[in-house]
Amino acid sequence: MTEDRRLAVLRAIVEDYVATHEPVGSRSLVERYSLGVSPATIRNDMAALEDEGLIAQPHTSAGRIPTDQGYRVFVDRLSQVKPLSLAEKRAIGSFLDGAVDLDDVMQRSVRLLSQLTHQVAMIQYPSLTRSTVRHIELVGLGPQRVLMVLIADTGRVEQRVIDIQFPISDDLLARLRARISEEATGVRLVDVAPKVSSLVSEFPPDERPGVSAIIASLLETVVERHEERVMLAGTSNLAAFGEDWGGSVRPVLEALEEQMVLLRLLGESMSGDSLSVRIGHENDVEGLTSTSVVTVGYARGDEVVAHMGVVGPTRMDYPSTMGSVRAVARYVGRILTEQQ
Amino acid sequence: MTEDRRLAVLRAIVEDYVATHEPVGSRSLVERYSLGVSPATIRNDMAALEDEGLIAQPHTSAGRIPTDQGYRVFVDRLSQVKPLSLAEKRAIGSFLDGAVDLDDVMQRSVRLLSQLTHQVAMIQYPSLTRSTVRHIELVGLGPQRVLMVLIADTGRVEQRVIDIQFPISDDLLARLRARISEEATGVRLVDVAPKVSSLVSEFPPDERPGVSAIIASLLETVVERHEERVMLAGTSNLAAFGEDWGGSVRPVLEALEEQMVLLRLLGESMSGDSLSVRIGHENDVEGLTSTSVVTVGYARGDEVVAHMGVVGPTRMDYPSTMGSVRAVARYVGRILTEQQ
DNA sequence: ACTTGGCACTCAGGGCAGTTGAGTGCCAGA
DNA sequence: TCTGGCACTCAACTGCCCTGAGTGCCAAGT
Repeated sequence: MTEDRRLAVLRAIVEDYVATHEPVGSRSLVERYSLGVSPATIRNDMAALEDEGLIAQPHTSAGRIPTDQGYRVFVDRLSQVKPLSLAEKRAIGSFLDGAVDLDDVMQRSVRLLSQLTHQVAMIQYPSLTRSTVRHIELVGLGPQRVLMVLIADTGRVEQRVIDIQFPISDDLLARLRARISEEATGVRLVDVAPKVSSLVSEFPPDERPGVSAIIASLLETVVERHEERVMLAGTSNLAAFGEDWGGSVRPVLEALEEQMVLLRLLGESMSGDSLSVRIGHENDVEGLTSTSVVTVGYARGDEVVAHMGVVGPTRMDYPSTMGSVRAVARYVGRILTEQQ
Repeated sequence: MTEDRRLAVLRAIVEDYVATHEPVGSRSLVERYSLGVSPATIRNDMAALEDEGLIAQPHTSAGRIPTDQGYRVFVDRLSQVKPLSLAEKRAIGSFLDGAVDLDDVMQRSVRLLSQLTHQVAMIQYPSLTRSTVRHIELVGLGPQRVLMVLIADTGRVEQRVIDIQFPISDDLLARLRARISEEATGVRLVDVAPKVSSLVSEFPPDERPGVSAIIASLLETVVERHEERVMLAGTSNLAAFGEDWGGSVRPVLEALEEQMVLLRLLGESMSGDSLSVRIGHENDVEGLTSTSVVTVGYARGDEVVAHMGVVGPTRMDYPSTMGSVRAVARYVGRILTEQQ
C-alpha cells in the first residue's frame, strides 16, 4: 500500500531530522533507512507529503524538514511513547525518594525532569481548588496583625500575613480559629467560601468588623491570589539549541518568566492523566510558536491535582520526552498518594 | 599633568565602549570627547595604558577596549555613582509601596531592579542568622506529624512539616510550643540552638524521645537547611547582549541556576552597606568570568540583613547600575524598617 | 620633555566570481 | 507503480581584491 510507505517516509524524515538537525534528502534517506525503494520513488512521496503540508523545504535544493503538522501526524499516528530504561527508572526513584517536603518533591521533580529531557521543565503545585483543607491556623503576631497558615491535603502549605484595621484580642482570635477550623477542615477549597463567610453572623456585632476583615483576607488571599504556583528548571538547556529560534532565546526566556504563561501552558492540557503535546503554532502563546510543549497531569490517588511538563524545540525527540514526562509524573503521583 | 590626561583617556574609552559596544580608536576619541590634543598624542597614551594592562586590542588594526583591570580603575577612581532621575525614584516608590508581604517585597524589588538595569537581578531574603525570632508555632497535623512555622522579625516566614517516629499528644505539643516560644521569642536565631536544646531535660523521660525529635528537626531544618533563599529575575535580559560571551549564554544561565553560586556572589560583598563591584575574572565563579556583579547590602534599621544586586556584562554602565542597585536597596531597607 | 603630522603597515570585513554538491522535478521506459 | 536518467537550482564554500579604520614609529616642532 502506497499510503503506508508515505507515512514510513514521514517517520524516517522526522527521526532523521531530530537526530541530525539537518534537512534530509531522498538519497540519505534510502541509505540510512531500509525503505526498499529508490530515491526517485521517495522523491515522489516527498512531493506528495509536501502537498499535504506535512514537510517543507527551507529553500530549493535543500532537503525536507517536518512542518508542525508533520510532527503532529508523527506524534499521533507514527510513534509510541518510549518507556524509560531501567537505569533511568532507578534514577528517578533514588532521586525522588529522598524528598522530605512537598516543596522538596516539587523541586526535585522539576530538576530531574529537566535533566532527563535536556529541556526546560516545569511543574505546577497541586492545585488548591482541587484540594481539601487539612488544617487552618491563625496566629496573632500583634494586636492588628495575624498570620494565617493553610495546609492542604496534598501537603501544600500557604502562609500569609494579614494586617487588620481593627485590633483583635487573642481570645477572639482563638474562637475564630476554632470555628473556621471546624467549618473548613476536610472541605474542598472551592466550597470553603460559603461555609466560612456565613460565620460572621455568629459573632456579636462589636466583634464583627475584625472577624470579617480576617475572613475577607482569607478568602481573597488564599483562594484568589496565590492560587497557582509553578516551578521551573533547566532554562540553561535553552542555550543548547539556541540557533533554532532564529538565533535568539530572548522571546522564549521572556515567555517563561511569566507565571501566567506557564500556567496557561500547563492548564491547557486536557482532562485526564493522558499526555498532551502541543506543537509549534498550536501554542498560541507569543514567543513560543516554535517550541513544543509536552504536559501531563499527575494524580493524588485517583484525582488529577496538577500538571507538569517540558518546553523544548519542535524538533525534539517526542517518544523519549513523552516517556520521561509520563514516568516522572507517575512517580510524583505515587509519592503524593503514599504520603497520605 | 600627563597622568591626568591618561586617565581621562581611559574614562573616555570606557564610556565610549559601553555606549557603542565597539572598539574605540584614537581618532573617534578626539572627535567625540574634547580632550584638546591630537590623535597621535592619544595613541601614545593608549600605548601606555595598554602597557599598564588597562586596555587591549581585540586584534591589530582595531581600536581598544577596556580590560577588567581597566574597568576596575574606572569604577574606583574615575566615576561616581549616578543618582536616579526623579521619575525613576517615583517609579520605585509606587511600584514597591503596594507590597503586602515580605515575599511580595522581594519579588517586586527584584523585578524592578531587573527592569531598571536591563540586567539579571537577584535578591537574598533577609538572612535568618541575623534575625531574631518573632514567633514560633507548632501545629499538630496528626499523631506523628507536626507543622512548624517560624516567623522572623524581618517578616520572613519559614514553614516545615516534621515527621516524627513517636506519637505526640496534643497536650505535650502545646506545652512544648509554649516553652519553645518562651525561650526563643526575641532571641537571635544563632542563639536559639543552645537555649532550645536544653529544654529536653525539662520533660519527663517518657516524653523525651518525641520532644528531642521535634527540637532536632527544628534546629536542623530551619537553621541549617533552608537558611538562605535567593530570588532571580530578568534572565531574558541575558539574551540582549548574548553575543558578548562568545555567543553563548549557556554557562551564565547554568551558573545562575545554582543557588549556591548566587549565594556566593551575594555573600562575598563586603561588610557594611557599601556597594561592591566585582568585574570579570574577579568573580572566580566558573561561567561568570566575563560578567560583572554589582551588589549591596540592605538594612533593617541599622543592621544589614541581606544583599541584593545584579549580574551583567563587564561592559555595563557602572555608574547607572550602581545607582539603581543602591536606590532599590535603600528603598527596600526603608520598607523593612518601617513595617516594624 | 611633550606634542604633532606624516608615513608605512596590518588586518577584519565586504563584495564579487567561480566551483561544488546535495537535492529537486519531470519524463520516458520497464 | 516504480525506476533511472537528466537538466536545473541554489546554498555554501573558496579565493581574490579592495577598502578603511586603526596602529606604531619617527623626525620635526614647540
